[in-house]
Amino acid sequence: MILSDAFFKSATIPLAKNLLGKLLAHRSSDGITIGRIVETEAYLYQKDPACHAHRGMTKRNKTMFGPAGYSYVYFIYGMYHCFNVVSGPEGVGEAVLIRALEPLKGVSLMEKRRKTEKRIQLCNGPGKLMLAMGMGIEHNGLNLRRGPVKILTPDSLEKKVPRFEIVTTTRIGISNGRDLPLRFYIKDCEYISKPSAVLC
DNA sequence: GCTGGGATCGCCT
DNA sequence: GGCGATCCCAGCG
Repeated sequence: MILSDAFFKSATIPLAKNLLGKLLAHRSSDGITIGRIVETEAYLYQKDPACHAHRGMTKRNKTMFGPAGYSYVYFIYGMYHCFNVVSGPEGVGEAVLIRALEPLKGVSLMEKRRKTEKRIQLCNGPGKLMLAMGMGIEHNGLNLRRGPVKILTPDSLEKKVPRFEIVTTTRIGISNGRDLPLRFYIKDCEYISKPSAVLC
């Protein structure tokens, strides 16, 4: 059900892979929405110029330097938010960006929030999933074991959890660090944001 | 104090 | 495939 402290304390790259297949759940006043995590990216402290924490702690990125298992949400391009799971030891700024979800529960609420009924397009991008889940900057710095935003094991919803293979590629939408193999997604999953990227 | 750019998206051609 | 929307922050002066 709820993931252990140790799960979040693993190194960032294994955590990015282990988050695939897990559930992201949000309980809001409008209702509960849950999606399966199908695409992630790792952002590392060292040798990763694309990481927000690369140049040290600032007001914006300070939750990245907190303990693992908390959320790091930031505002981007003047209109969207992105959701990360803080990883690594306290004092080290690393995180896993959640890039896409497969909608599982509260789909009609997601459709209402996204103003579309195309299921594949509800959560297939970091900005889209924030809108569909009804999350924003107010969900920065939350403990993901306690809610209202939680990460759960898939057996919370399904008895039979499908096995899957993981595909590794370069990350989307960055210039510095573009060649690093730090994006991971579930093979053959139709809910990922973009299939194209350099396979690794 | 200003300025440039950004882990995006949807609509346009 | 290209572009505009739209705003916070980091970096520089």
